[in-house]
Amino acid sequence: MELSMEWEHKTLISELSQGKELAKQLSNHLNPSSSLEARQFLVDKILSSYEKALSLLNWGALVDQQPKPTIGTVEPLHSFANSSPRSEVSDQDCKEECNKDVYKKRKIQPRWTEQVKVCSGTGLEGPLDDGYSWRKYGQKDILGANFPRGYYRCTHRHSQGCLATKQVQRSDEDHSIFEVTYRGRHTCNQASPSPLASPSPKNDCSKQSKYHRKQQQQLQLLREEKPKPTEEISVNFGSDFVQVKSEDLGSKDDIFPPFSFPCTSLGNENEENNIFTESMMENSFLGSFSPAFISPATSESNYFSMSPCHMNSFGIGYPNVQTPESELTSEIISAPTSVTNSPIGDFDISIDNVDFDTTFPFDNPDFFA
DNA sequence: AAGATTTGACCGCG
DNA sequence: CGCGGTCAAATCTT
Repeated sequence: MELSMEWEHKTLISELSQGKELAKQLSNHLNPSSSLEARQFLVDKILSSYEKALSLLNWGALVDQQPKPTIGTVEPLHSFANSSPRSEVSDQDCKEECNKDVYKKRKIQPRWTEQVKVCSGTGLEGPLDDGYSWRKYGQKDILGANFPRGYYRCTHRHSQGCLATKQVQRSDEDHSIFEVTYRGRHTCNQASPSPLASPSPKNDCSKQSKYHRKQQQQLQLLREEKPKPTEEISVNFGSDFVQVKSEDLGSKDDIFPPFSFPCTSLGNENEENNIFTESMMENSFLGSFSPAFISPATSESNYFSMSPCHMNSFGIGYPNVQTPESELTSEIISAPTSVTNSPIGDFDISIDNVDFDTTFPFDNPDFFA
């Protein structure tokens, strides 16, 4: 708790300092020769920093408030002091109080589900990588479900107070579908280097064998536990694309619009290369980015088709806000497998939620491809 | 040794 | 009281 406060304080200072620094940079870009892109980027970064700082300051007070229903605003959803129902608290009274807060908070935290369908020719399927590093903290058999549900929280929960969690459960109906429920948004700065800076996505896709092994193990667990389905899950579609069915648990207006990414790197490399790669989207950039794709126009069933290489990031996205009490309307979003749907158009909408590095390679063709 | 996962136990909500 | 969510000790992995 004290550590959390300390971290909060440091983060606050860091964000404010960053804002100041960025403002300086922006002033240097006020000359006509500077690109609009660069200026816009700096503005967004500054806004992001200040919003983050403000949210830190408001954290405690805002626990009972509804999330703000706008894209691109930082939601003050978490309180470090209450990061866990039971741990990190020694005093019993405080324990109980904190527990209540936790549940309150749990209610107001944004929550959204994605149904991730993995159709891999390799037999390796899984929605387990979305670009953030998760740490499993539990697994539970769910009543009526054939497969256990895995509980994950952000690896940086303790180090950075990031309270994002997710639940992963294999669908009963279609075993190739994983329902991933995200809760809370990432407030952490992912420590790992941004893959976006990498010159070639191929590298990103191919250097993840270790990671994939790990993921495979996790999948194995989710898939094996309840042996009821004797049918093998290996839905082998012989293709490398992945469909993502997205479900927004909250506002019906906030549906992921169709979009797709190309994957230029998968090819027929060995099977370990054929599932999600962390590196592609490791940075929180695209993670927070995906909500930007939200299109109010999309209300019917849709499918995302995206390459395994890119789809990791998909889940991290932060769907515009939703009230916790709102009904879940499962809406499936679809998109043709075309690679022409560039997200760039919506880019600026959510950028202020993003923690990407100022060195983000805007000129990297791989990113906007 | 540090970090991640597993898994039985615990707890609050409905 | 059952269920879902979380904790935390034990265990495994790197």
